[in-house]
Amino acid sequence: MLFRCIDDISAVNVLSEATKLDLRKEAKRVEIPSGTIIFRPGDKSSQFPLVACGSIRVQRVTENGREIVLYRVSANESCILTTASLIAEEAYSAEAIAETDIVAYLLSDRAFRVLLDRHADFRQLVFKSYGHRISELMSKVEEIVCLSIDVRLAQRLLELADEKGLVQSTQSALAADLATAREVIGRSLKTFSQWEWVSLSRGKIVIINKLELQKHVRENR
Amino acid sequence: MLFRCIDDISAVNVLSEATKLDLRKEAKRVEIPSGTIIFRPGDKSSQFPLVACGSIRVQRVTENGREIVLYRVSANESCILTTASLIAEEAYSAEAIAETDIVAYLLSDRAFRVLLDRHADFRQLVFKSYGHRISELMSKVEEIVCLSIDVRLAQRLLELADEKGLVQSTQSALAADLATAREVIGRSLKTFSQWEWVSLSRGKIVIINKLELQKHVRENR
DNA sequence: AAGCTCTAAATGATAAAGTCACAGAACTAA
DNA sequence: TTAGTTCTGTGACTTTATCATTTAGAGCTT
Repeated sequence: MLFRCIDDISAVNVLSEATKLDLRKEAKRVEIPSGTIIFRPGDKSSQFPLVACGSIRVQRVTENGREIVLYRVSANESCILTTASLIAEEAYSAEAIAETDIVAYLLSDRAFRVLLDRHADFRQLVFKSYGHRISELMSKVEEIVCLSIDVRLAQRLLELADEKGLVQSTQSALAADLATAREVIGRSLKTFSQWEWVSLSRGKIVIINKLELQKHVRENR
Repeated sequence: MLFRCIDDISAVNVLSEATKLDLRKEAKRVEIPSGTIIFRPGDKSSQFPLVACGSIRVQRVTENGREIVLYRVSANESCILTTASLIAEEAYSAEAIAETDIVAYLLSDRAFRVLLDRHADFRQLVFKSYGHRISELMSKVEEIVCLSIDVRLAQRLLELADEKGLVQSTQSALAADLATAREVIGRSLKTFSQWEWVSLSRGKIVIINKLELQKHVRENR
């Protein structure tokens, strides 16, 4: 997929012609290289982003330097925090980093408001995005509180693995994802590797017994 | 404050005359007694509530019966989850309980959509409410992960106390608030009471050294 | 007032998770 | 090759969470 036009975003494609017309006129296509810091705590938003492809990580960094991933913005999604900031005219309280190369479409503050005023289907899109995020955050709270880390880790590994079972991630990154400490992830991975569910090396984990991992998640959720 | 009219909600009072006119026409005043279950997981929303006074607790109950308070809807606020459900037409994943007697104004599904379509200031109100909730949920995640329970407990006690330092709450309720176990709260309260920061009895806690509690929060946040 | 019932609170024993400090291993670039 | 950086491993210890029971308080009944 090349994403030459905003219509290539499937969430946009289903909108009415009138909305698409305005979007095409107003949205600016941008490419953001992996690793770019998109916003920092305290920044004020002035653009509304709609992601065509790639993934943006939104996280909080605590005073003692610990990172906690709050959510990710992927293809077809808009960044709720930016939106919230745009509308409520408040500053961000989190930071966003491009996890992969990104193709996104930006609307200016003004254009965003105009579209919101004019098109019910566009409003619906934005509201849905909000609702989705809220229920995601609520699930996050519940998972942190209720599930043991080994179950959450197994879950996350299964999500991240490609067809061959390869997970390209460091233990620190997994720890930030699951809002825990690196050492905890390290120890949990060690027991998984002792049970021969995974094999470990620097910067990657390979799942060698997917079935057992899945079973572990099922039985302890 | 008697709340005879929707204009008595200060968040509504600042809206334009045109918006208020529609609100007055469409909104239905309801009184909900304390303890009422307003919605359960799986319910579908069909009304948009705006709270004039009182407090609604929105929580998740896990399979093993543990309660986790996600947020509260108080005076001047609308319930984001209801809104999300209304717009995205998804079912609730949490439950809501009236913590006090409530006066609220309800808009039907249809009226809510009409107001959203017609009035930019009403949209702004709803969006702001969303943004507020999201940043609250993000803070919740951060607090659960980063702060020790004694600091979080001290914080919460200070929030709940009346002028005389009285906190009317059970240990279980505090535990649900802080997303932890009742025993943990009990033990933490016990050390507070040994340090003579609080005095304990069934169903209530009295703060007897507010300054030290505040200091504890400040120094360990 | 004594007995009963319900819910709240206390507590001891363990297990799980998080913190701290440091060491070694694997990549990277000069 | 070497120096610097990032990632990983681990031991010792503290804090939280869980489980099983017990104790205490408050309201009701007779």
